[in-house]
Amino acid sequence: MISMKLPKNYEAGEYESDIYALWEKSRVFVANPDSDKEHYSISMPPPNETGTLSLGHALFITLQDILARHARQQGKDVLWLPGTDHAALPVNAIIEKQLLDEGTNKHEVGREEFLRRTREFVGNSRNTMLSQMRAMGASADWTRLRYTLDDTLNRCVNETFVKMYGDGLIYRGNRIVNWDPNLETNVSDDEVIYTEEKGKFYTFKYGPFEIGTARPETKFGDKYVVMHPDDKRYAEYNHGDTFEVEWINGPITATIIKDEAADPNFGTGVMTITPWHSLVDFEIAERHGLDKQQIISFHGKLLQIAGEFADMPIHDARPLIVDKLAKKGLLVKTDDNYVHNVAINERGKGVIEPQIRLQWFVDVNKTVVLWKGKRQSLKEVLQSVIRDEDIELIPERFQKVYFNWIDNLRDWCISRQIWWGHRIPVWYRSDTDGKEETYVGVKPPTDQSEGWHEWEQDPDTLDTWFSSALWTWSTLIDQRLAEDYSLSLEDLLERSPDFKAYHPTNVMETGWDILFFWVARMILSTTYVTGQIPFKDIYLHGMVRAEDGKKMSKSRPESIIDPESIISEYGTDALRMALVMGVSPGNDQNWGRGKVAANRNFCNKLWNIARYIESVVDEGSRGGDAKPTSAADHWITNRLRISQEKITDDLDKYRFSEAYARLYRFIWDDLADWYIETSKAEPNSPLLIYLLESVLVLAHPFAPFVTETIWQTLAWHDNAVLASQPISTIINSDDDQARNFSELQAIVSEARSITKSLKVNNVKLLHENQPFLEENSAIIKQLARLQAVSPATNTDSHDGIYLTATRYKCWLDIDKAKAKAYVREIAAKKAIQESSIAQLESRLKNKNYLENAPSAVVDQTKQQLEAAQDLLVTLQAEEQRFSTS
RNA sequence: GGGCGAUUAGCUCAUUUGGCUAGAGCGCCUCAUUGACGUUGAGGAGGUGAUAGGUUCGAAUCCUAUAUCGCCCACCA
Repeated sequence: MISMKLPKNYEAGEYESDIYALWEKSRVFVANPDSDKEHYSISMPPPNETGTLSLGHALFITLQDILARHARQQGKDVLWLPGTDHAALPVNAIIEKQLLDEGTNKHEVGREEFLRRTREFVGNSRNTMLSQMRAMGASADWTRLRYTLDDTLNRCVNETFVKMYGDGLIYRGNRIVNWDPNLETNVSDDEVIYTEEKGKFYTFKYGPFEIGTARPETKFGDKYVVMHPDDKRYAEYNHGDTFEVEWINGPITATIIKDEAADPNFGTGVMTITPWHSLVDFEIAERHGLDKQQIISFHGKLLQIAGEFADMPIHDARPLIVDKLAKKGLLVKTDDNYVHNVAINERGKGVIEPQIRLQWFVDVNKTVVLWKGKRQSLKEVLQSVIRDEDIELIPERFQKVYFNWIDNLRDWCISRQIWWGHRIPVWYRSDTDGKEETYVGVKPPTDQSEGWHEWEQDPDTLDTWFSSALWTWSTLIDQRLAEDYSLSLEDLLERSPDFKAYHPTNVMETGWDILFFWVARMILSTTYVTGQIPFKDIYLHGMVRAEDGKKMSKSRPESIIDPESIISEYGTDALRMALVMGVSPGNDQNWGRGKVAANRNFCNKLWNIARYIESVVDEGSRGGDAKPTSAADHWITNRLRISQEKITDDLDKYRFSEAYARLYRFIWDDLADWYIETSKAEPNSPLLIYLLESVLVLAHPFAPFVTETIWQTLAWHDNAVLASQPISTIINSDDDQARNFSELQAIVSEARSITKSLKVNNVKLLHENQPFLEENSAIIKQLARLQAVSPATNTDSHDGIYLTATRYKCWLDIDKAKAKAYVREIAAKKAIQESSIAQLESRLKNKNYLENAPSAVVDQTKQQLEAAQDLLVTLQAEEQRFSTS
């Protein structure tokens, strides 16, 4: 025995950071676009720089890392490009909160100071997150780390904006937007969430009508009363009729509007409209060319039109206004149990107040995009790439969700009134007469004309998703080339080696929750700018939820599981495998610590397999020719081949959980519990070494740290890291020999089962001079923990319990009195066989079955029947033997 | 209101385009050994696949309804 280099238990924490440093030093994660190998690339979804990694991040890092490491093992040149996201809105919210806590605000500190603080904050977050990604074992190419706000990306953003503007895809207009008065910005439709709230619903008298509202504070300027054109109750009123009405602050002139947007079945069927603060009302006003008046300021307070209520926050004003109307005798009734949805900004949680603002939009319906030789709208391109299967979506059912989203897609509002982000590349100036000019360009305008004021850049920034939409290709542009503004965007793409080698990327692996925010928008921008799809496959994983099925949320700190605490307690590999075990595309998983311990144990199992093999193989066997000789050798070699093929196939199809389950069973059941136990009788050293190395490679994508630690500790290959090893070459095995081992397994299992149930030990297995059993007697004896396996002699009893699972005639030498207890089990087995025979027979009697089922299935049934009948005969004989004796 | 998903062992979940006796981890019961591993080994119990119909030679899988839970989209003044 050689000296043990591996300690008894695997203590992950002692090795992980050294192992990661080793990988980085070896540069195995660095991609090489000049390589002759097949290129394989994944863009890492850049996590928001808002703090620390969550279990959700841990999941995507694990899945992508498995894909990346597996691709390397298949001999591909792999680029897994990492990055982080500046996360405009969430970061803004955090900084504004910080300022508020300090008793100041962004206007007081100014844009420069605000941005300085923000940079400091995201810088700290970024460092934390990058080190956490490394701790997860991410085999990303850190030499190509990108950031959504870096200079190259900024140029790409500007180029894209200018190109779209030139094509008329970007326009500026007054539209209703979702205004957040707290953050003083608008947010996109997708960022608005609705929560149900119980409130009051008021009915007021409005001239001859009764109108309902939940928001009396918006009603000051309401001078249009709308009803459905077909509503018979109001047939006497004509579109355009005017009348005088006594209202909140005195009499006003109202106008009748007939519009189909009014629902005759809701309330009285009559409503007044507030076009400035409601999308539906805005659309009605647009259709009929009506006036629009702002009632509520951008800070959420009432304007001068509210008279005595001006400057009041809307919440304070509401009851007072109702009070006033009631005193005027205009309040008809109040419903206290009115349930309605309140719009909230998902980031920052401010209540949304629809407002009309001058904003920048992307037109999704204009047919100017050249795609596959045809002019199409952005919307049509989005639809066609999925419909035509240019991009495969996994799981497929998300196609429906995707198409449904696109069908309802409106123009994308891309401007934000926050400071942290890519500034809109538009400049304005006016001359002394008040004439205005607009400049849209990649770089600021430099000309300074007489009589004009200086150019001023649009104060707004772009929606974060506008920049992250460019992620797959902007990150592949050569950063030095990008500094050269004499090159066009097309030139940059054409001359960037990474773009040529790695785009389109192979797969976008991300959560289903950002399918619309991000994935769809990457498709939109990438097809438009580069003429390529951004990725060939989309794999959507589910959310990691708390064990009770609820979201892990900051409001319930006890629900949050921090990956770091799991790593320090159980090790990274255990965490990774716990995340993969049982995961399926698009489905959320409820996640508890229970799974982690099991996988920590699995790491330890692997560790001890290595420890054992190291202890038995002799020095000389290294580099020896691994060849199967025994039945067990052939069987395990055969199992390895099958496992390796299936795992590769599973991973190619993104069946992570299946691949892992297969690996787990192969290592624990086949290798450890059967093969190694068997090999204790007579170890085949070169084969053991081959098996260990193959298994380390196979397990490496799932458990990179423990496998590499073993590899390095054994140090069988100087200067080589496991992370760069290709998948093992298969050695040939003999199928008949492999089947022989299955026969041995059956004998061992049954012998174990019988001795166990009869609580006997030190039993002999006797046989009628069977050479096969004689050859393998040592193995059978050891595995089944028998006293001996030997041919029966004349003096031996033939009354023991015969094994029924094997074709070899053999029996356990157990005395009659004890053996009798086994009759019940035989009877039970017999009953099972009888019923299955009946079932199989009736199936085979069925003409339809014989005609319709594939012949392979029918043959299988016939074989099953035969086997069951054979077994039944044996069992009957056994039963007979016991009953007559 | 429109759509999507889930419902499988006590718990958490798989089951790869319909076909062997529906599997795994944890938990549970019994036993073993401590010479790779107690973070172990062996044996075992436990499922009418939510319910009711249908299609099919054959259904957890496809279809239709129902129930419960979850999610997405739209949003009504």
